[in-house]
Amino acid sequence: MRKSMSITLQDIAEQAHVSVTTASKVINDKASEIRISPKTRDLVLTVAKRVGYKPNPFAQSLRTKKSRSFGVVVAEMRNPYFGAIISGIEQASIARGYYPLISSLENNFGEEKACVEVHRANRAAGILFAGTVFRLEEGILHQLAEDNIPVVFIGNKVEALRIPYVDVDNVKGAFLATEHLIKLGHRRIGLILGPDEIPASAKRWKGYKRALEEYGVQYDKRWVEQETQLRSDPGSGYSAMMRFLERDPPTALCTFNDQYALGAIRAAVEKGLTIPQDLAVVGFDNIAAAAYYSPPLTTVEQPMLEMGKIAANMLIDAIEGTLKEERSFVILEPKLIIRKSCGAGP
Amino acid sequence: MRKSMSITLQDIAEQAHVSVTTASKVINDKASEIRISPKTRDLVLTVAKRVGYKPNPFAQSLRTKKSRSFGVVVAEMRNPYFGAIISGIEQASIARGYYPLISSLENNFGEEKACVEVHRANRAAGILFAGTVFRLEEGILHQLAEDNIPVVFIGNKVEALRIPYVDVDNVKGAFLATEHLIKLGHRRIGLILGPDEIPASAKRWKGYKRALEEYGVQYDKRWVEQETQLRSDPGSGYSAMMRFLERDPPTALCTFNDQYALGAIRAAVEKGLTIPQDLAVVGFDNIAAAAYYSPPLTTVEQPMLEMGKIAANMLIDAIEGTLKEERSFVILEPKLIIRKSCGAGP
DNA sequence: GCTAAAAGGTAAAACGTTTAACGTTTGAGC
DNA sequence: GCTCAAACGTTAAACGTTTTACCTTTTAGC
Repeated sequence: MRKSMSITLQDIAEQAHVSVTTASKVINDKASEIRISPKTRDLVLTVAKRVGYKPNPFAQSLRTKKSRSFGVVVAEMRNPYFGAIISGIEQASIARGYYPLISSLENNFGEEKACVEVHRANRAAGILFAGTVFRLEEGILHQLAEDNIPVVFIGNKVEALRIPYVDVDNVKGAFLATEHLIKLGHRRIGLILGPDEIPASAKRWKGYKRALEEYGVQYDKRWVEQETQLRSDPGSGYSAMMRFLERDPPTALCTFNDQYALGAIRAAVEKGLTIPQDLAVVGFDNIAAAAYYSPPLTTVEQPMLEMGKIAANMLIDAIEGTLKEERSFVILEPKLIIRKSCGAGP
Repeated sequence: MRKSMSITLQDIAEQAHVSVTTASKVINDKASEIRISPKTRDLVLTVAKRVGYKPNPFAQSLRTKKSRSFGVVVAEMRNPYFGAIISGIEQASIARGYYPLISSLENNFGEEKACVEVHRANRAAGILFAGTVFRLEEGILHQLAEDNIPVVFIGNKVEALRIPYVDVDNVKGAFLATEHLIKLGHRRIGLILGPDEIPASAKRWKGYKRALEEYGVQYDKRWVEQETQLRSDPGSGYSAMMRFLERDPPTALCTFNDQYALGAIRAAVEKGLTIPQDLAVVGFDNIAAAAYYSPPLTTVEQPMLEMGKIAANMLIDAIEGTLKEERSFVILEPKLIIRKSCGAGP
């Protein structure tokens, strides 16, 4: 008597009085060259349903040498930005019968290699990187390419190699934020950037400068503060803002993300400033909490869930060998969400 | 010529001039009944290292009928509370050679069944539930028990069944928060609870009542607001607080979690109240952002990373059949973190 | 020197699939 | 009535491990 053992093709075959091969063919519905009569087909399917057959993924993967899992390497799980992205990845991949193995660096950048090792040991069919920093670019990525393991980046295009990515238009996002502040009359607009290692920093800077230029506002490096720490929490925004406050503070501020904005606001309030009267603030990302900050945060929305879904679909396409070059580089539109923190919102 | 195919025991065996069996034995280091000479042992290990052997987990699982992955079902990925827990789970399980398959309900409670189905199809060796709600308790959990798939709960003990769990002491946490507010002189202390389906709600309520009683403060049901929506975002705190404000608002407030607190603070500020002068607020969880709220949030800390690690270790022990009854029910200590939002902090 | 057991190792089967190669039956064409 | 395909299936091997059962060579005991 089989006790809580799983049902196999063998069981189906016996009960339907056909061979295991036939059962396999029916289950996999090789519609192309099938050569199975409708009668046996139905029979097998009925039996399969009745006994609740679930293919054994280990046997499948062993035999076909194809894995249905892929790795996801993310910078920091606690960050709602990555949470939303992972959520998108998960939804899209489950829908296609894949499952993501998620590993987080927790900001120990440099651990990428170890993470990738784990994924490789688990026979991940591909790897998705979100918010990671590739100092070791050559090494790891090259090796993956060589071994035919596709890679997709989220929010972090690697310029050197032609690796598929999905990102938001960072230049435009920063442009929108800056433009908005300029239109509200600000001329002394601060910019708090993330560390250099994050490619988005340079792009946001570019968008900021472009807006100033377009509206004839003088660019001045002293209005730009950059965080050097890689971790992306409110503390970064806080300390950067403090540096501004010790000098000659701006009247408006673009921050690298909503968490930075929270920290920056905190610093400003501590020094007796009022938001938005003394300092208008714009964030980036539009995480769920942003609408409830005091005051509610004006911010540039990134479609994080969407990015996760697109990236997962791209990676799976790549794994299955159907990813087309022209669909490999996706840039999504950011959107300015106006709330009270800039002085203009409802 | 093998092109980017993985190294197998066969390869090692050939190069070391031993049989596959021997290679396998050495690699798995069956120290007990091994019967392999140190010489061959070293030889095999050397070869294995040289060729970079990585066992094929599919073959291993197929043969041993043991899976090294387990499912994690979480209520909401975007929530930093769950993010931290997942992070803990991941660290602990990677360390023990297991990998978690994470799936999120995104607050579609009732989807538990579908999630569990996916995990079962992937042959998860166990399942970890965090923040999920078991209306369907009987069905799913029973089935899992029957099929010998261990389950562990995080932050959500199911009273009916003796299922291992790890949780923070919710009664004590709420007690600490309430006590703190009482000691600061408050008598009209509001309580915003999560929905009934979340067991923590009832426990926090109990701790709140216990503190009032102990300090001789009259308990009054009108100071208790409960959210009915399951999603746990700032909006819940916001609307609950609004209901207080339309009546006769309390002078102090205990909230269900830090996100609720953010929403509640927003609502109060919108109505012209100042925190903490007009309303002292205490949160729960101590997520990273809480220290940067305006004002910084006094809150009850939960050791989320720790909870994730402990739960993962418990589940893995259960999978391996070594989980002892006396280590199956873990309650961790909460800790009051005093900041400015209650009027007492630094 | 003989036997028994220990030591060191191997062959082969099994796990549940997929797939290449091969049978058998049926029916059509003439 | 024969031949040839097509139609419908099947057999058996393979994927990379682990494990059971077995085999050979030492070594120990006397």
